[in-house]
Amino acid sequence: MLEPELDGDIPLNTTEDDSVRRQDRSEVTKQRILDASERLFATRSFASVSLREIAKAAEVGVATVNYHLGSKDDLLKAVFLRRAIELNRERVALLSEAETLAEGQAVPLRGILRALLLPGIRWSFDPGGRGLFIQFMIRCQLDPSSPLYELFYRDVRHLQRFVPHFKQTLPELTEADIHWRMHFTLGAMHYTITDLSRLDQVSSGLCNTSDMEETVSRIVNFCEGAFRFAPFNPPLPQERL
Amino acid sequence: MLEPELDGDIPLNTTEDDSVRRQDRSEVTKQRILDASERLFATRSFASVSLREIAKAAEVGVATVNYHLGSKDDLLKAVFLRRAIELNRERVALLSEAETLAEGQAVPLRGILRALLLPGIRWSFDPGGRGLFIQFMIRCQLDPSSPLYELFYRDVRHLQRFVPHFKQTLPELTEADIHWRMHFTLGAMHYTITDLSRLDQVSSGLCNTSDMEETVSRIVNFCEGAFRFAPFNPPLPQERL
DNA sequence: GTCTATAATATGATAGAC
DNA sequence: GTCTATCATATTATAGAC
Repeated sequence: MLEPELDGDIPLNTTEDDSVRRQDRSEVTKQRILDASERLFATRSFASVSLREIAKAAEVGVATVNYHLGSKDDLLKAVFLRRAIELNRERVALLSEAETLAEGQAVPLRGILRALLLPGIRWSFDPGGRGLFIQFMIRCQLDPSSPLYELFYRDVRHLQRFVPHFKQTLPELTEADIHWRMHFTLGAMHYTITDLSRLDQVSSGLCNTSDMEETVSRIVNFCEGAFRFAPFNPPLPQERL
Repeated sequence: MLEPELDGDIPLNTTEDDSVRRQDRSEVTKQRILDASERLFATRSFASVSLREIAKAAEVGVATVNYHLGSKDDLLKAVFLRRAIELNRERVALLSEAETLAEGQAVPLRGILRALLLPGIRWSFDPGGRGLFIQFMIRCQLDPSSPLYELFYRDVRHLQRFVPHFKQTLPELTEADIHWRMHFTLGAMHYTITDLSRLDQVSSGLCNTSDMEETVSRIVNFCEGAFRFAPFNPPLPQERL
């Protein structure tokens, strides 16, 4: 994906050297600012969150934010880059795992779908930073006024890794069929991540939206049915129902 | 839905009375401001669009915006209310039409899905105001910093009208099943409206995303397959693929 | 009704003390 | 490294001329 050097976690040094301890404290402050930003950007648009709010939430002065992260745009990019790679890595790792399990055979449809859908849904249930991040990420993806918008448009390659697997398992589908169905699948996922509470309301609490495993299996089931059994295009000409 | 008095079109008076003509001109200015706002809010977040930009785009002074629409929040609500009811009315009208055609029998699944999905998709293909509006609407729905956010959460009743029809056509589904599947269906629709150009990019132009009829039949097919043939929950315990 | 001018406030960014 | 104070700018909203 982008900037793969942002790969691991924060290097927390444990030696007794004073300057290093100061570095640690500095790093901790920086992470606290990133945490606060992530929290605020998770539920509000980029432009509507001010640096002053972020500073207040992180319990630092405004200048400290600029000191560690530079401009507001740079701050947003830092929030993004801190976790961005991990998600796609999870997807691809799940896909590879399913490949291995298939032992040369075609990967079962549910395995492909799970690799595509599980990481995002799982993250969205994380009460910590990953849950905030995934919301933040989807929000940015839909907000062209965020400085990240163009970055997302370059992040398509890892999705293309899924296409041959769908093709192998469902050889009767054209590549266009697969892309359309993947598109709708991702839509269902995004909506689930950002608007699951809406389902609570519409269904008057009938749906158990607090259970991650059920949510995943619901969406995988839905998309499995669609991928496997959707009628083909074109349907009756001049459709009228 | 909300504020059903905002139902019809602009009353364009045609008498020769001077004061009325002035009213017309005033109304035209107001609509031009609303058009410009709609255009800007369609692609950018609420907070990131300034009144000055709107005034410039509408070719009026800043004060004129305030004169006609009041505060920025009120302006946004006006943009919303100008077209909000129409969409749900279209959905419900399509559903009623399908009911009539069914002559007392259960409405065919495709008819229900089309009523749910067609209006939004059709609007999104409208090069005029409706196309901008539907993008604006979905953007607001995902942006809790917009003053409209809470309004959307009250707009659930018209969706509930669809539930009994699904139940009648697919009696083996529980109500929870139906709500989950409707949720994923709406997600696919939202994503299609806001991010169809992404599909272009991911598929390297393989999918014909410029054809409205094909798009509708693609999504209806997808959701028909899902509604009709999705495996039931719960699946294998401790699913492992 | 529409403009220009301006008030009141908020913002991103930085300078300088410690 | 972190703070307070401040700069330059942009914003919403309004007052007042025409």
